[in-house]
Amino acid sequence: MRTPTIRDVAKHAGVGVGTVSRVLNGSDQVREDTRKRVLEAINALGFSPNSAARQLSGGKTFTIGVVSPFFTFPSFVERLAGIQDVLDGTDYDLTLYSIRSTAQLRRRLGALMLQNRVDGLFILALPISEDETFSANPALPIVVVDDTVHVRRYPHLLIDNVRGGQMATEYLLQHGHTRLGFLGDRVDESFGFTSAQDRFKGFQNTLEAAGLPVNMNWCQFCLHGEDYARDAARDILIQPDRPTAIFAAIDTLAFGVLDAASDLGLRVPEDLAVIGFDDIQAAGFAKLTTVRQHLFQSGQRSAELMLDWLRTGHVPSENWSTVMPLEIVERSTV
Amino acid sequence: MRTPTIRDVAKHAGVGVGTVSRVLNGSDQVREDTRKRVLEAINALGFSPNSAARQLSGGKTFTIGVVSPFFTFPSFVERLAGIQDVLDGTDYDLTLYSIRSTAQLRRRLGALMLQNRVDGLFILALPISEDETFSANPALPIVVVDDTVHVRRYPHLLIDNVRGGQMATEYLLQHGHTRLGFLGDRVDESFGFTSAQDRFKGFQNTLEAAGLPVNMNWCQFCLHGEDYARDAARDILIQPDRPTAIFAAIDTLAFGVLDAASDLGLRVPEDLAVIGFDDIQAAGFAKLTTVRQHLFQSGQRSAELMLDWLRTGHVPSENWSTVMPLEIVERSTV
DNA sequence: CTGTTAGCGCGTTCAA
DNA sequence: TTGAACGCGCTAACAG
Repeated sequence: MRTPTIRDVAKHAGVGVGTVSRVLNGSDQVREDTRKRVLEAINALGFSPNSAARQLSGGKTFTIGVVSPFFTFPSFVERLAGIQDVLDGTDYDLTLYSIRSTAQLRRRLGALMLQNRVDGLFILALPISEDETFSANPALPIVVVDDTVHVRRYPHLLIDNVRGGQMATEYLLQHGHTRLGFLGDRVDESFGFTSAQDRFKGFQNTLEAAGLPVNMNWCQFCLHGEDYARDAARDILIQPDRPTAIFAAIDTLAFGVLDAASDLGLRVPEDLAVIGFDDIQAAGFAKLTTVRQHLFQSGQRSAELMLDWLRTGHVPSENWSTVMPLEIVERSTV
Repeated sequence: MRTPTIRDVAKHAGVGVGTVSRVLNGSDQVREDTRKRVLEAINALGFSPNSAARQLSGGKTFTIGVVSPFFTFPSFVERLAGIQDVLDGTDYDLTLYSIRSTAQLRRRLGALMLQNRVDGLFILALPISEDETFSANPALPIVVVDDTVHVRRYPHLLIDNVRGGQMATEYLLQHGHTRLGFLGDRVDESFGFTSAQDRFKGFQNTLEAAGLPVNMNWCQFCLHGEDYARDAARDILIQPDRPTAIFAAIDTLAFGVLDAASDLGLRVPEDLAVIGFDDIQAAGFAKLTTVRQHLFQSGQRSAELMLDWLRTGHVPSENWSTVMPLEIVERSTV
């Protein structure tokens, strides 16, 4: 037996399909007893409106997409959780689009903009060409999180990476360190991430402001991953003339630094201080001192922006460009 | 200007809509030059088929849902990544349904079974009533991962938790420990997780087989979360008569044990050995010795089962019930 | 090989 | 207040 359609319900209730539709969509233009009769028919038949048909005639899909690289990176997951958290209370489904290359990004976006698969899109930390997306479909709501390129047309949330780099560096200086190293990531360049670069800039600025030299032998940019970080950190630390503190631009890299320190028999923080960036959950496990960015909250905020846009039908003017706060979390590696 | 439809393309190319549909769907029943003409029209107009319409007429949604609790838990994320990894090469989208309570689970599944929003469903570690789902829609492909209830109607992947508990315990015994503690989780009971219980069973069995007593003062079941685990572990460890090793049934709990040990000035593994379960990525960071279950791979395998089902149209008979392997990962906490 | 036509299930007129 | 009819954009079946 086929799954029942609105027509079956209408027949069963002895009314027209229009009436059933009205009941379904909560119109008040239906007499109470008619409504009841329809509701009963719906129940009796176990009817549930077909989503595709609804989409087709209504023009809405009730799904929102998240376009994100490396969605398994803790920082992305935590943001995703924030998004999910607020969408959970709505009718919107969340669909994941994982991106591995800029070519894939372009293809994906191109298709998504036109196919009407989603009512809106979150774009996480990816270099979109907003002119392209906008001209492809100016009506599609997009919220950009952690923009790697400067975005003008879409509301977006971001952090001040340079400032974050400063904070970490200043914290190290305050703790008496003057010999500072840096470890950043060099993700598959194509994505053009600049966050590590910016944090490094903050690092440099602060040292210079303090009249300290930036020793490039103590600075490395490695591939993303704990093992790479461990090797890179090792290279820094085996030098006879080594730094007493390292700022790792990402928590996962900081773990690599901790590994290397342990490999070399260096005590943390006595022999080597380490500060990370992000404050992912694992940072708590490892008692890593780090710069916290509020990942979960940024997910929530961006979802609220999206819902606003979807509800009102026009892009939110408030919080157009939100800079999320940063703060030092003191644990035991500095 | 409206987004172009298949009809516009047909007109532009001077052919019928049927022909356009055929080239869209890669039928070989089209002369080469006609195909080329259509393709050109498609390009010229920037046409892309509307997904809802395609769903409605074709009866397929090209999206697969993942129904999962706590999707931010590392173990779920890693499995999800495995699923995503194989789906990425296909036309299927992945939609996330996060579940917080059994009531929500029932509602969600009820709707999902009927609304035709998805072509298939992964159900992760959730106690479904397969009679209900099956009678609601016997045709919907479902793959169950980590079933908490015994599943008969659907293909499923699981691990042998009792065996895993044995392995961990034996490993501890082999390393000379005879005073063993246990820490498991007691998740919001409603979900009826039994994995910690089963691992505990393995723990008990092994001790008994070795002629060792199970000291219940050394065994605790706490809420899920590092902080709870830390407190629980502390309670175990402050006893004058404390165990020399603890088996934590989940890696995240093991981190709590490590915290507690560190709080109490106990050296690991000299004063206290700790072994976890899962081998999530953070376990590497923390150098936690643990029982590895292949989370990513189990995601991949389940996705392959799903695709098989979707492609052939009938439930896969091979690997109907797959027991994933377990292994000890030796690091430095035992 | 290709054009035409009939649904797919629902929302939305437009009359009644 | 309600029923009937049309259209959303596409696929599939059927002629030609």
